Amino acid sequence: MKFLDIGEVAEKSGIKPSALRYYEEAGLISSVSRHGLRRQFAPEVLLQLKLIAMGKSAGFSLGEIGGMFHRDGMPNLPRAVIHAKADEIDRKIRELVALRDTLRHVADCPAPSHMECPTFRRLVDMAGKRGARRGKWDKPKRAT
Amino acid sequence: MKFLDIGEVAEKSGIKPSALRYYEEAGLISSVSRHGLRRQFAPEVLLQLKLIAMGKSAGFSLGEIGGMFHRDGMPNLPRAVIHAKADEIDRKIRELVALRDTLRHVADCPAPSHMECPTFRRLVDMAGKRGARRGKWDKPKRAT
DNA sequence: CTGCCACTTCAAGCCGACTTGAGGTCAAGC
DNA sequence: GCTTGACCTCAAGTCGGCTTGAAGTGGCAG
Repeated sequence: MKFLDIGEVAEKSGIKPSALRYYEEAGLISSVSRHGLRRQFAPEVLLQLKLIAMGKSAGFSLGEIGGMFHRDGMPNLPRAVIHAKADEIDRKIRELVALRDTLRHVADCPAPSHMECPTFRRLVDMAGKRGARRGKWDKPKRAT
Repeated sequence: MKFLDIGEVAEKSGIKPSALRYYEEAGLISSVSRHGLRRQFAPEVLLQLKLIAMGKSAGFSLGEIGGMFHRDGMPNLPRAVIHAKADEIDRKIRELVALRDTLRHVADCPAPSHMECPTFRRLVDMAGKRGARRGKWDKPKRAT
């Protein structure tokens, strides 16, 4: 079986060796063995690193990402917890959509004061529903 | 006109006064005047803070957020730049969707090794198109 | 006029996420 | 068998994003 040296992983993933060691120490990834001193990584680690990059870009901390995908790449967490994470991401998606639409709106709407523009306010309000912890606002849809 | 004390802004926004001062220093918000020493904020600042919170949650740095919404809450940037930001957010949304679907998949798919599951790999690949800033990793050197 | 107390500034401290540097190891090529 | 160089460890440094603490200010109630 062909394993990867940390340098190869770095090259293929775009993540520096120092960061990879840091991730390993943090329990996000793990090397499968050693060749002398050198860590050997299974090729799957590249997939895990992509997942980690996605989580980071989404604004999750390494701790949170570690909570989603355990060191072997897969969550051994209860399904309910995973679904809760997925729901959290759904909320972020809604925020991002609102943010994107807000940006596009202000780029195109020539109103002097956007703060008074109802379209603008509605956009900003969109993501606010349930944005705080434990919202009391009843959201009729929790589909998917 | 009714202005807000920093304490009121903190209470209504859920952001600590120290952070609000920090944001002001960073040019993300601005107080409209002083009452004695005390900063007075226009109520609009609450909307701006929501925007800032959205950006933060989306994984943008304060600097990037400042680049989207200038200190008066509105971008004075060229439309093209704003649209570029919106496109960047679109990319993040796609990543988040893939991440969410991946999580939901691994929560429900009882396969022993997800790394071999084609559904899983496809999901992970979805967002991967040009995810990193400096993408040196998409050189097809040698497969595994 | 006197306190009170929420505010102020400024400097230092803290945490997360790495990076950097010094000094050490070891397998492979000459 | 010696050199090379990619790896190793561990400690310290850096940067962003705040928080904390000390020392000061000033509007307002009593």
